[in-house]
Amino acid sequence: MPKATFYNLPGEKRALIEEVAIDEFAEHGFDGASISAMVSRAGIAKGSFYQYFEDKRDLFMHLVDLVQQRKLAYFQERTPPDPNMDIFTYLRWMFEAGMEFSAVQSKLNAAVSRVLFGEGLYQAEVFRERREQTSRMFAALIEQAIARGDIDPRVDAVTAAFVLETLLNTAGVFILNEQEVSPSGLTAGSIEWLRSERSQQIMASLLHVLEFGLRKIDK
Amino acid sequence: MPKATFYNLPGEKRALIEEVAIDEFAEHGFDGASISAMVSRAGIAKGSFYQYFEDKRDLFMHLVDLVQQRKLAYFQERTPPDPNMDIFTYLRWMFEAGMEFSAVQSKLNAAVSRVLFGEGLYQAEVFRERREQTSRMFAALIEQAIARGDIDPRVDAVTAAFVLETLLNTAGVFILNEQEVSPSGLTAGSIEWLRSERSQQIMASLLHVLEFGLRKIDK
Amino acid sequence: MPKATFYNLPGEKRALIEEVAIDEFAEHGFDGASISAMVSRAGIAKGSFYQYFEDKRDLFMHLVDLVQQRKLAYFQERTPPDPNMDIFTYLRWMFEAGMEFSAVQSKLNAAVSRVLFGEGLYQAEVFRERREQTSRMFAALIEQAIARGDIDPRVDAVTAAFVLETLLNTAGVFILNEQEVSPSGLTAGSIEWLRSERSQQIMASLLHVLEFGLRKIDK
Amino acid sequence: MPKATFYNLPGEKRALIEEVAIDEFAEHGFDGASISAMVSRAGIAKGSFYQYFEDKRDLFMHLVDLVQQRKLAYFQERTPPDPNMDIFTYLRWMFEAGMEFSAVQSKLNAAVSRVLFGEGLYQAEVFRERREQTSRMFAALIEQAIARGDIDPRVDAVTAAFVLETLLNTAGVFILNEQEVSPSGLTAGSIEWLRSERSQQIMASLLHVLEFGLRKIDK
DNA sequence: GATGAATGAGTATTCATTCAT
DNA sequence: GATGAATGAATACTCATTCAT
Repeated sequence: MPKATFYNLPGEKRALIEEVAIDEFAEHGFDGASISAMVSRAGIAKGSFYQYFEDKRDLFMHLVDLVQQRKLAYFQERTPPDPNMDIFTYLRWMFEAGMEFSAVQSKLNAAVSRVLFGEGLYQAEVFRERREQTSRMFAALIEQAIARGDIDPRVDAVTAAFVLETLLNTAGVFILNEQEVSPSGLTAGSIEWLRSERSQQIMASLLHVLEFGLRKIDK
Repeated sequence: MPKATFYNLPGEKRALIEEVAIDEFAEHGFDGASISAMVSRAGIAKGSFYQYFEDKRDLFMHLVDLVQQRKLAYFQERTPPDPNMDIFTYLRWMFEAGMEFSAVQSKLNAAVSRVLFGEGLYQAEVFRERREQTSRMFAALIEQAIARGDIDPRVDAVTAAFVLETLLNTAGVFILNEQEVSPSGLTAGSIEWLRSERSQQIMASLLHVLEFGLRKIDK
Repeated sequence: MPKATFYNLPGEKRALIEEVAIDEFAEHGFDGASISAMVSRAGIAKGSFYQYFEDKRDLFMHLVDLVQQRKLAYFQERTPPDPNMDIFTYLRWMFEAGMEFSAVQSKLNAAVSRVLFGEGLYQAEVFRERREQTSRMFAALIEQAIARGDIDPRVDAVTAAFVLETLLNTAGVFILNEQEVSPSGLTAGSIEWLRSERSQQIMASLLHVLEFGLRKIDK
Repeated sequence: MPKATFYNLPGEKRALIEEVAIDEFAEHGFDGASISAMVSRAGIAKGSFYQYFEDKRDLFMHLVDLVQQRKLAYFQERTPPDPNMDIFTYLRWMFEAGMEFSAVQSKLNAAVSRVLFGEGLYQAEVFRERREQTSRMFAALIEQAIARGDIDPRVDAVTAAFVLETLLNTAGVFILNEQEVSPSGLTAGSIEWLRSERSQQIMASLLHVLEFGLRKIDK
């Protein structure tokens, strides 16, 4: 967790440091990210960095918090779904919001995901707890839907939660990658693409599979 | 591609070097992996490393090849499925083989996946093609199953292929992680765990979701 | 150009670093010069080197500047020649000052010349301009002397400038080498030797050849 | 001196090795030249190199011998000057031959000069003897010319020899550099340039200065 | 609280040379 | 006589972190 000095900084400066860190981690991963590069790009002294953060990991963990906060804020500022709605309607709402967040905050998302999945998935340690927290949240969602009669009671809640989490986490990159990429990358126009017909078709298909599976049902 | 020198090495030495490299990449990722650490653990001279490999990337690419070869071998040595079988029976066979491979070769798997998925740096360049090749393979599988009448023709083939690939890739780690881990990691006894009741339940649930979805169907 | 950090160093430390660098480049040339050797001899940390200089080339360029500054200072602190003097008197003054500079700053001179002349690698790029600047200066001197009637108008100014520059550049080493060298090199007593009769004779002969050529003129 | 094994090599292979070495030393100097690069370009085994030569220096010294031999051969295959000719006529002949040699064998010349002047002039050691040998040859030439009454007896023979040697050695590069260089360097067309009017004018001016000096003589 | 110089272990890679085959 | 694998010290340069000002 960043030190008090960091939070005492003028908001503008704090934002600049965060932005620079996002770029660096997104581009070079955790090990590859250079503190020297960050301080020089942010225009702060090398020593100041250690007055704001314990070390590199501390800064990174702050980005993890950031992504969580912003994602939450993003979800909350959308018209909240009817609490009595069907779980699949809720999932659609969630997928859509998640995709948009991935598109809008793609750098921050990349910075965190890249490390959490790449360097964390197998190595667990610190990030394990945070991941398990998310998993439990999904499991609770599933169990609730089973109780409500939306979801087939024969499916294992933990497994279903895993499927949900995994697809939600990767779908953003998948959909974005389906876009015809310009050589400069896909930063621009992602939101437009997300609202395109093909994009909507993918999302619908994804949710359909989740709801009804792949099996063709004979009438 | 490793140099001829490497292939001329006595099998034992070659295996040692590979093993050491697998450990190093699995633990530290691509950027974090240290050649110095590897040569010292393998007991070879620093200079010798460069007699065997062009550079770090060359060694890593060799591991990518290794995982591919071994996975293929692993699949081929199992009793091949009946070519006329239902796609879902085939998928079960595939998931089981994939899980076992992940369990048996967990370090190698981790070493490669973590870089390929996490440190996307190379993904764009060299690895992209390899990934797209796999994706096309899955898409073809789906289309075939649609043609046979196994899969609902309304699902988008590309999207379904993505779901398949993603779950196949991550399920191994998921199942392994569900095991109560010893502090030393999950290297030992993974196969036994995989054959445990809980493990089989997870796999069955996963395939059930894939086949019928989450939705409870009222009779 | 060295970084500000270098110029902020206490003069003593700065001088030590320069001295060590001069020795290293003089002895091993540009490619052969070892940064490790320099920092260890100067008693500074390897990392500090890069706090002072951009890289090896940056340090070397600083030595080039040094030689230029010191040579200029050396010339300026001598009683300046009468501006109306004959070009040949002026040349004698210049040769003498040049020889003395070579003797006093022989190591620095060697360090820079050896790279500039020998390892033409950089000559083409950065150093070329510096050299051409000197050549133009000599050509202007010649043209002026032609205009004044001192120099035979039939001689090509560019060619004459080349002869002047070349001899001025090499005469120092030549004269110093004519001294009976002690095994330890010629650092000590060079100035005394320069004032010796033999040394003066060589210099006089050199200037005579420049002025009247080798040809014996029959009366 | 190369070992017997080198001289036992088929002439073609020997020539290839020499050619590759010339390129390497010309391009990278002595310290910068890489034996690995040379053997790989020449297509011989690393070990074979050490069966042909003692070490890097040994190979380089062979190039020094080569340049000497070829220069000698070059001079000898030209119509030899009348033994009774005036020294200045002789010098013209010598300059012309020297320039042509520099142009034709520019790579070999560069390879050797670069090291001998750059790394050798100040460091002396091995090359010293070879240089002194040349100097003595020039001194003898001068003394002979003084005896014949061609050269002014007041000039110091050693000094005059130095002037001669220096100008002869550097004039080649000077003249070649006066050519408008193409970006690819001046390898092509050097001989044509050498026969151009401007080139001849430079050479004539150089010899004029050597013979009559710079001083304008009033009639 | 801010600074930025100092540090030395760390990096990937290349080197000339040896020597067993 | 030819080979090319083995070696380990060498290279220039970067790193995260400390600490005196």
